[in-house]
Amino acid sequence: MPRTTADRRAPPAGPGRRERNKRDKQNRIIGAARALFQSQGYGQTTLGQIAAAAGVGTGTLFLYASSKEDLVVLVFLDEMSGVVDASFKKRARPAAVLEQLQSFLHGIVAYHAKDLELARALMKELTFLSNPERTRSVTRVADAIIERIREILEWGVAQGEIDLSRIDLVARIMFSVFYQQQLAWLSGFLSREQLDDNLNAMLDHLLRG
Amino acid sequence: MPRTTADRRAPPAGPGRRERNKRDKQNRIIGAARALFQSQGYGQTTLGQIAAAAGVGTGTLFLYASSKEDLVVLVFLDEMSGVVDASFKKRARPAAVLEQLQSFLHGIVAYHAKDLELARALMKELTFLSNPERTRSVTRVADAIIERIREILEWGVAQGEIDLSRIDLVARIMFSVFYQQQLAWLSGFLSREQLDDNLNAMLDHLLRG
DNA sequence: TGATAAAACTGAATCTATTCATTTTTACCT
DNA sequence: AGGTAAAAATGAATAGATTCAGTTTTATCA
Repeated sequence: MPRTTADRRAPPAGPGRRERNKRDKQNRIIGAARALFQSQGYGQTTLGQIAAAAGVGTGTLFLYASSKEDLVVLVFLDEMSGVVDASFKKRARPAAVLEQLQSFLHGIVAYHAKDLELARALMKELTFLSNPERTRSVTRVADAIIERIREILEWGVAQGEIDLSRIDLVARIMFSVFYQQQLAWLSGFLSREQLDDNLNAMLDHLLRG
Repeated sequence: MPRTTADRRAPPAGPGRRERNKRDKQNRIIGAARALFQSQGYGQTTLGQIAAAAGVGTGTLFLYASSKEDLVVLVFLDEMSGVVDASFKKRARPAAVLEQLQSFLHGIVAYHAKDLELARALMKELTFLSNPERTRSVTRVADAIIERIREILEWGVAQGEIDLSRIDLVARIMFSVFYQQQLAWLSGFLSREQLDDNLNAMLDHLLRG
């Protein structure tokens, strides 16, 4: 059915064709990359495969991510945010502050444990960002974790369970400890059990103020 | 002067020709890599250049390091140990425990600050080791830092300046904090000033037990 | 001393991420 | 509608790390 003059509508208020195409393409790229990373492993997946699966040229990938590593962040950072939220909601409750913290953080660790190679690649790039444009997004996730820790601590103080004066500072220290211990685990310096033990001991000490 | 039968000595007790050659070659490789990394930058230096400068084939490099990243560790890990020792010796003294800790850790930061690109490459590979054979060496450096922190803390306790029950645990927490904050700085999430401020506040809090 | 096997070495070939000159698509204007 | 310039997309070309089949060196032993 050919379009006639009568078909003309008001200029579409929404995103134009160009922007829509870009989003579609980005979604295809992210979807293809996620599927391949998860089914074949990060290292085994080539950009050529991702481009083919997404139906774009290889060069096109670089319009959306600055490198293969950056692509991992593009693909999984949103998911990370979801994991943080979910793990916070699902944390052990009612329970002592220490148990809540452990439960929350272990939820994050459990997510990474499902695919260690991918977790390594993701954390590696999160830690050593190659694309400065991603800084804000990464900071947001880190801040979200710190904020969740802070909420748990405040709850403990309100319950009279613990007595901390500088909650913000303690929350940031706890995040540092969590982050570094998680890296040590992902890099093979610690077993999962050692990670749990260390975190347990360190958080417990920090709670005693 | 041609070698005669009379020249024959007892079988050399020391390393044989094979081992000596290997060491020579490794020294040449390490020297060439260090020189090029420092003069041109890590990213600009190719393995071809290193091999040429060391007078070996490119394939030979992979008999000594498992990758370009691993080569950085091979080249600079020894130096790191020296830096830790030197920084410990040169630390502010006599001074309060907090100042000694700051002085010690800032010495390490100052070393990295001399060449940020190299520091990034080194810390990236230390954190996400690709060559498992290097695990022991890396652990040794980390343990050395923790041990130095512990010594300073013990000195403080002996002086009656601080009152910490679990010194080992606190030392490990401090290392975690230091490590993570240093990564955040190297990755551009923190300025040098923020790094200093954060470390100062966190260490101070940890000292108050 | 010569023969033999193991170890070390080599650099050309391979494999992929990344770049870039060219082409295609889109938005905008008359 | 047609013309134009900017934006997006493309994939062949490039570059550089890594591999590997073949060569050289070293140690060992008859």
